[in-house]
Amino acid sequence: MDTQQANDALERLCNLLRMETRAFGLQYGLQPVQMEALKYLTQCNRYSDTPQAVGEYLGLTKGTVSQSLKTLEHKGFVSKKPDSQDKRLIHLTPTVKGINLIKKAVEAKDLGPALASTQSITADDLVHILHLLLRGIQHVNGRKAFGACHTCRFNEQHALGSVCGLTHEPLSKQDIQLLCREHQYPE
Amino acid sequence: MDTQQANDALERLCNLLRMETRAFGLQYGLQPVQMEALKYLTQCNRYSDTPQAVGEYLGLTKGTVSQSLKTLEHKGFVSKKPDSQDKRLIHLTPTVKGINLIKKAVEAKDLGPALASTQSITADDLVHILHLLLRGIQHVNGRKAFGACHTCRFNEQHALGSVCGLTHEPLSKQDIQLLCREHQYPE
DNA sequence: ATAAATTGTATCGACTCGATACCTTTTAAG
DNA sequence: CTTAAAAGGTATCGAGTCGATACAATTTAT
Repeated sequence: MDTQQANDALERLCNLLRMETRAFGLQYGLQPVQMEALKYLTQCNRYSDTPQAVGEYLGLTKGTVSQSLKTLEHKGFVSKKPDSQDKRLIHLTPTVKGINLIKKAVEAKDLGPALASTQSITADDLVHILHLLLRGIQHVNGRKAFGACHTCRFNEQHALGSVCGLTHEPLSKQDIQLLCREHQYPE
Repeated sequence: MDTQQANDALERLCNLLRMETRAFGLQYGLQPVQMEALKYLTQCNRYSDTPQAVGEYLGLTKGTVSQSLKTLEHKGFVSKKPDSQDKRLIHLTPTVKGINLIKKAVEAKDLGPALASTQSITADDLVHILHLLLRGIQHVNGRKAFGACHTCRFNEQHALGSVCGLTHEPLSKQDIQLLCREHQYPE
């Protein structure tokens, strides 16, 4: 079947994106992994901004991630704050410097021009198909989805707004757009 | 616009694929880069099986690639052969062991199950869209396309079969399915 | 109250990667 | 035809990644 062609194209796409990420990060002395960790930290919610969660997101062990985070902190892209309840936890917050860097990176990698030159395919089409594929792959390989709360089966719609069914905490409109390590799609 | 959502989804997809590649390669003591280089060598044509071409494909310098190829050779996945005309060139050929490994890897990463669970999208749809996107990206960032000869503007259809307009050599039916470092899409 | 699990860090060894230098061979220039 | 420049490969160095292991601190389960 043609699933192999699809896989080949996807791999090539990944190689190209990784080249761009590497080239961009090199200008600021950051490795691809560090760029990806920083990007994640700008997108995740308050339950998912720990070293452990970063490791799960990137598929790396906590020990490995710990080092990359140390250099990210040392270079001033991320700051660490201990959790008020659980003294084992460390919350990672991108600094202004870190947020600006990711903004630049996102602009530099904008797919707009590439999509414009294809004409027949819109960004919405692509997003729809990629999300389907993403969900399919995660369903098959059993890894955590890291989706946003508004697509999570634990997200409950109450009169006053959204509430997380796991923590029973209210979620703001911004919250439900963020990635969560406990995310699960509905059945 | 939603091009950013598309980019995010694509990045997540890349992270997941890289995790799988890493986990698979780990079983055989191979790094992700080595897996990718070996995969490429099973797909490229006789003009594109050199260390330099591997470097261009993966976006790495020749010095970097040289080391990865050395370990691939040392572990028996690749064999080196000097070129008969140009004494500077080295041709890289995957061994039987190497070919079998890539076969296993391709089977392990088959998108079939993931696509089956999505229902509404077929492999053909996906291939079509990914190829459009691939071409768009390569057009924008100016990197080499590494497409197959049958989509190349240098490929000429003669009475007896295909001929490469650059080398003026005849190309078999197998040849025109392989990736070439000189590939260029038609205007 | 004690054991087990969880979170994060530190260290070690193998490997990646860019940069630089170097060698050989081919090609271009004169 | 000679010489300079360009191209392909390799070797080496330093910074960084990554898995594995060990360890400390805290939380949870028993």
